Amino acid sequence: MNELHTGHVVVGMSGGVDSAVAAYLLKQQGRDVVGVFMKNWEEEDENGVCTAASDYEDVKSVCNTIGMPYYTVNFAKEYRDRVFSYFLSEYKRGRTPNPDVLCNCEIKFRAFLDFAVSTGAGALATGHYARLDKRDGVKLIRAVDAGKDQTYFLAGLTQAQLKDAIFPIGELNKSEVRRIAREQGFSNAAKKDSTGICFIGERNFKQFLMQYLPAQPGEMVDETGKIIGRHDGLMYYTLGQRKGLGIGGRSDGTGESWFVIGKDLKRNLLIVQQGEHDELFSLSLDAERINWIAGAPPAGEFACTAKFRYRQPDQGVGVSVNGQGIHVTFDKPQRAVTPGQWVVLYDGDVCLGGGPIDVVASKKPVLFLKEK
RNA sequence: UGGGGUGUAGCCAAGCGGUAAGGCACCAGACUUUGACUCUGGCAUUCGUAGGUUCAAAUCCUGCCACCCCAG
Repeated sequence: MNELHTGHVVVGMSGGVDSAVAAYLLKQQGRDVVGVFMKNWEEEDENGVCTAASDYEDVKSVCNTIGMPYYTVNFAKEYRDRVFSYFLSEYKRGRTPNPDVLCNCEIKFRAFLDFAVSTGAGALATGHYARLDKRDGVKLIRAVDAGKDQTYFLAGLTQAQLKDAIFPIGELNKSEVRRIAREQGFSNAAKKDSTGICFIGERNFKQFLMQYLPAQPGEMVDETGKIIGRHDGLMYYTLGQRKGLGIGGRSDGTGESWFVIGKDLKRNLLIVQQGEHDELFSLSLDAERINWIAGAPPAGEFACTAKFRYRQPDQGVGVSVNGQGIHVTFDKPQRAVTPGQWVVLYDGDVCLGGGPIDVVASKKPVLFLKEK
């Protein structure tokens, strides 16, 4: 136990209940807490609303209730340069990135952490649902509230980034967090949980992407190559997607829904299939760059569990390490494992780390597909 | 312009005298700090059209229109 108790604790406050209660709990422990609100996105949403203003009002209100100082910082440039540019470049490659994982690596636990350190802070706290075990190095542990666990989003962090991090609500259930917020009379006690891309918020995703990535319409074909319809641009769709294809009521069909099963970037084809079949499922994946939270993989080859997307139940897998990357074989075929999304590994409740998925081996490959 | 067939919501499609199934798509909501998936709800006072028969028709009859097929 060597947690710093010197200096103040900077608490990243979003305006939501989680970070509010996190700050409150630290204050109760006698820590010298300072609330800092980050504004990292300057644009209004499609309705002309900028939620950052009202979020900051909640931060002010809560900090006043707790009796702690608060400030605001702006990392919009860093966010654009380090997260959003990557986000767009991934979509251009036909992949489906997870900006929030990167946001934690580059913004919250880099730009923001650097800022906190520069103020003389001894620790950085956030309202993440996750736990840390600092007895021997730092281990990232799942939250007590399994339904809210956010270790998936933190899997890209390193020992250095986690060393002075504090996640005060990792031991609590969401309902307890809400109860504390109500008891303390926080203005945001009943505020709806935020969703959508962190700092950007809920959007009509296709419209949002269209602002940055020009439409390149093409044909939609089925797994045999038969033309089914038109698509608006490959980057607007992701594997396993059903909504937005607009395919309905073919006399030669089965009556089932249609799903995206692949993208042919060379020929600008979106490959779709009626019903969910082997083409949509995969048996293994390769990820070229894995962050091991411990600093190194536990072994060259091992069995563990994994998630291929947030809020997916853990899946049994076998992992073999290849240099910086891994090859992961699935105990059971997995639906719509998607390049660009993160594979995150767990040993029980310990998050081992993860990285973006690069190659997926389909249970039944589409023969004419040319991915690059 | 001889014969046959079909016209039900954006699409596919039940119903064949008793007062419009279902599916796909779409929309909304729920879920959700990525994108998806999923779940729930909504979605034809009206059945190509104009008349007729009947207590009652999308269902029977007639005219017209449209499309399809065969024969020319």
